[in-house]
Order: sequence, then C-alpha cells, then structure tokens
Amino acid sequence: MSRILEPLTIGKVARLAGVGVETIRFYEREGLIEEPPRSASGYRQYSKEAVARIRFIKRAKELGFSLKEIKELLELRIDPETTCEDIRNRAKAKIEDIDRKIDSLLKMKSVLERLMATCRGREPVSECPILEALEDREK
Amino acid sequence: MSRILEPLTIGKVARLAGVGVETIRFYEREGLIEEPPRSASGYRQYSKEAVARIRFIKRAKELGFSLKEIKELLELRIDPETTCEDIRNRAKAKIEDIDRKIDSLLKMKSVLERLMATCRGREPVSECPILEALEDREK
DNA sequence: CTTGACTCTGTAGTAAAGTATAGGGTTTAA
DNA sequence: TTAAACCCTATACTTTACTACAGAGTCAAG
Repeated sequence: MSRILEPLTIGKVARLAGVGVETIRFYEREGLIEEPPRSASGYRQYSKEAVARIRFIKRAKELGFSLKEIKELLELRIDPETTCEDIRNRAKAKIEDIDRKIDSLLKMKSVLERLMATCRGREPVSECPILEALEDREK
Repeated sequence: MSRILEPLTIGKVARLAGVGVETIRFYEREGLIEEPPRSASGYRQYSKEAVARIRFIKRAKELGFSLKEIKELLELRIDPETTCEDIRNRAKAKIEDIDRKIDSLLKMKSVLERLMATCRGREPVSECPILEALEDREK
C-alpha cells in the first residue's frame, strides 16, 4: 500500500531495469534521467518511475535510437516552457521516423518469410537464393 | 546497356551508398562484404550489388542491428553447406526479433499520436503529460 | 561491533563502429 | 606532362555508450 514511501536504491533500480549501476549514473550525467533526491548519507533515492524510464531507454536503444534521440523523445514531456505546437511538431517528426523504421522492418520480414516458404526440406542452401531482394529496393 | 562491363571504384560505391570509402574497407575487413576483384593496379572493382549490400547494412544499423547481427542476416544466403532446415530456423528467429521491434515501435507511435491529439493549440506543455505511458508496459 | 554487501565521487579503460592520416602509387583531364 | 583527384596499405585516432577501478563512507545481519 505505502510503497511510495520506500525509495529504491540505485542497485535495486539497476536490477529491476536490467542494467548496471554504473549505467544509471552514466545516464544521469548525460541528462537522460534527472538527479534523484538523496538520503542523509548521500544515497540516491529512486521511485518506480525511474525504473520505467530506464527500461524505456534500454528498449529504444535496441530500436536504433541513439541516446541523443532518446533524450529528445523523453523531453517531449518534461520541458516546462515549450508550447504544445512545438511539441506537436517534434512528435510528428518522430512519428515519421518511426514509420520509416517500421516500413523497413516489414520489408525485411516479408523477405525472410518468403525465404522460409521457399526453402523447404533439407536441400542445400544454394537452392534458396531469395534473399537477393533483401538487399534491393530500399527506397 | 553494357553496364556490367564497367566496374565501380570504391569511391563511386561509397557515393552511391552514402558512406565513406574507409567504411567500405572496414566492412570488407569485418567480413560483411566480400573482397572484390582487383584491377591490374590493385584497385577494387565493384558491381552494383555491392551498393545494394552496403545500403542494406546502413539501413539495418539504423534499425538497431549490430554489425554482427547484420552479418548473420546476410549469411542467410551465401553459406554453401548449410541445410535449408538450418536456414529456416535462423530466419524464424530473426523474424521473431523483427516482430518484437515492430511491436515496440508501434507502441511508441501510438503514444506519440495520442500526445499529438491531446496537445492542441498553444498551451504550455504541462497540460500534455500523456507520455507517461511511453515509459510503461514494455513487454 | 564487525564484516560483507552496499553506496559515493572521480577517473580510467573498453568495445563497437567508424574516421583520419601518412606515405605511396594511379588515372585523367587540361 | 603535370596536377588534381583518385586509389592502395597500415596504423592511429575518435565517438558513443558503457564498464571498471580506487579509495572512502554506510548499512544491516549475526
């Protein structure tokens, strides 16, 4: 019930988010997560939101976003003096970027599916040269 | 008509693929593209397929694949002594990975779309805190 | 009340993926 | 026929994103 009252140490956050302790301090230095409050002895005290934020950073990296781009994504909400119009423009650009990524992934997927469909049994691979397509028609 | 007879130099390939000359030599050393034939004076001679291959590498990187993973994707066709069964298994794993990426991107996209929809006019941003969702429900 | 597992700051080292430079040969267009 | 613009190898440097100490303080279990 009262889990907000029990702040997480950096080690617990690291375990929950699946990263190392040093990585969290690194993200803090880089401005990807804000400096958390400290205990009397100087220990960082995190809330559960920090875990979600770090997991998001981790996943976004796996999707090909750089830390710089991820910071921009995260800043699509904290900025205190940006207009909604500005936010909308930035969000639109990100959506377009995401759409392009999805397109490329779908293309890769369909080529792999064709490969699987054509490549049956246990004949040698030279009989399955469908992947030519994967390397073509990119825009 | 006879464009196969005119091989491309490394500089032309680099320009066509949108990378630097050094990057191509680096990919060759890393085994991502095979060593091309050489001219009498030792110049590398590329075909247009090389351009497609390098473009594919470039795009796959932007989708969050490491060079090691990209190599695996490209090897889904050249190997001369793999069975189709093996290829099918490897392709299946790649498709699953791609599906997970697409899922995450769709999730990010829908959150950004909700942000744009909610955030109208020119009110300050604190009125648009929809992005909370972006940081959650990953899995 | 101590010992082992934390935490802190600060700095240094690493892996991946390029990018640049040195020192040399080649092609081509004026 | 020469100078700009290429290419070659080999090696060194850079950037991004961590990862690993060193040296010191803190906390919690037995």
